[in-house]
Amino acid sequence: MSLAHTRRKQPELVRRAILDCANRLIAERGATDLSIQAVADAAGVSKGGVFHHFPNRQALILAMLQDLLDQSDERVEALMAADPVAHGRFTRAYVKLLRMDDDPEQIRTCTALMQVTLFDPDTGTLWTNWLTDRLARHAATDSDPALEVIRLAADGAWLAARTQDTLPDCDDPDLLRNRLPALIERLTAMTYPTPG
Amino acid sequence: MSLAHTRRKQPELVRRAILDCANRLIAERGATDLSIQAVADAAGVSKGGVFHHFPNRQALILAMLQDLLDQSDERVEALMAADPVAHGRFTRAYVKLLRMDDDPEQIRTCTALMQVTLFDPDTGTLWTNWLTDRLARHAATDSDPALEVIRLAADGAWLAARTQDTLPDCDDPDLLRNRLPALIERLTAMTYPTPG
DNA sequence: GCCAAGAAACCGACCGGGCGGTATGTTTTG
DNA sequence: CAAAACATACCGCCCGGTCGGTTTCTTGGC
Repeated sequence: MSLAHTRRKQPELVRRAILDCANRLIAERGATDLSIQAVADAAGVSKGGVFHHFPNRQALILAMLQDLLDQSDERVEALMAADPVAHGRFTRAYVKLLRMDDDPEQIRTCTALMQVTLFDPDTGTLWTNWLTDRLARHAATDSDPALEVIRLAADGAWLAARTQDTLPDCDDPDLLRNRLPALIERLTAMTYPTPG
Repeated sequence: MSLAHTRRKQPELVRRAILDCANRLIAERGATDLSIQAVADAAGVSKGGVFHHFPNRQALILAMLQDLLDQSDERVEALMAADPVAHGRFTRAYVKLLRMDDDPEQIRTCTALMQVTLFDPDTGTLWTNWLTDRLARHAATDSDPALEVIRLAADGAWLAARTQDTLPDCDDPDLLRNRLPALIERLTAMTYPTPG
């Protein structure tokens, strides 16, 4: 706003609004149901306006995923910087990452993007490359096969929890969704070389 | 066929053909893209014919999932019956289950159904109930928290492998997809009380 | 054994609507 | 005044679902 006098309209603000609204929408009904018209309505622009910022539907979705990966990167970097122990440093950050700042909307958005990834090579490539790059970067501290099992367990816990939170509210304490914080603690503890 | 003389036409055969074709179709492009017309064409019936056997699209998808769960049940029962060790018996069967008889089509079908489960309470309930029922049934042998981590790791491995096999063919031996058999061995070995 | 009758199985045309995408016009901005 | 930033109207397509008709089978009375 303060710098807006030297810019065009606020195209980048509109672009952000589109992305944010699209994120909200796919968090509710999944990414495969996302329609451009719905995004346009939610963002207060016309359908043509959306297509002005994103050449097609696929580009919009890829942009959303890229956003998510960038945010994840920041989170991981911050978590790793605050971790004094070398061994398993990245794995611990990765495990903690699945809490997504406990923001339900961000969690569902991530779920929605995973939904399209399961059958779309483009998003799949983006996602896979992100992880393999980081694994290669932190090979010195996180290449232990036991750590891989822990990361996979984190993925599995995430998947199970996400499957469960579509269910009608049930507060069964045995339900994995409700045990997730404890499970994160358990997995984190398993990453240390000589666990206490 | 032998008993067919006392039955109507072959409605149950048509029903099976519809289910099989639908399974093939969702294995290719995902369950969210499934159209009734495509199913009808593939099964050699009309659209009305499909709607005669299934009241709506959702019912068809639920029937496919129920089919998958029934098959999984048989597999698990067989695997458990052949396992002499009590502790972790169900968990071992569960881990082996994710190979899906190494049938790529069945694997993709399962992936497609998971895709809808992420945002649909009906299928989510079906899936969750299946697992919780079996966990309750085998609580005596498989309630160890360490075994839960293993099952979750199996889920995570499955998810990762599924994400990767949309990728254009790459035979990178580091890719989890190509290490899945070894990983299954590793997880299986971890289920025994005093691992060798 | 036969035949009417009714139910089940299935076909095919149709409907309203929403979809992704385009093409063109209008406003805003540098 | 040119180009960017939008709005508006429109196109063709396909979707899930409905409905009435036609064929095929089962049943039951005689």
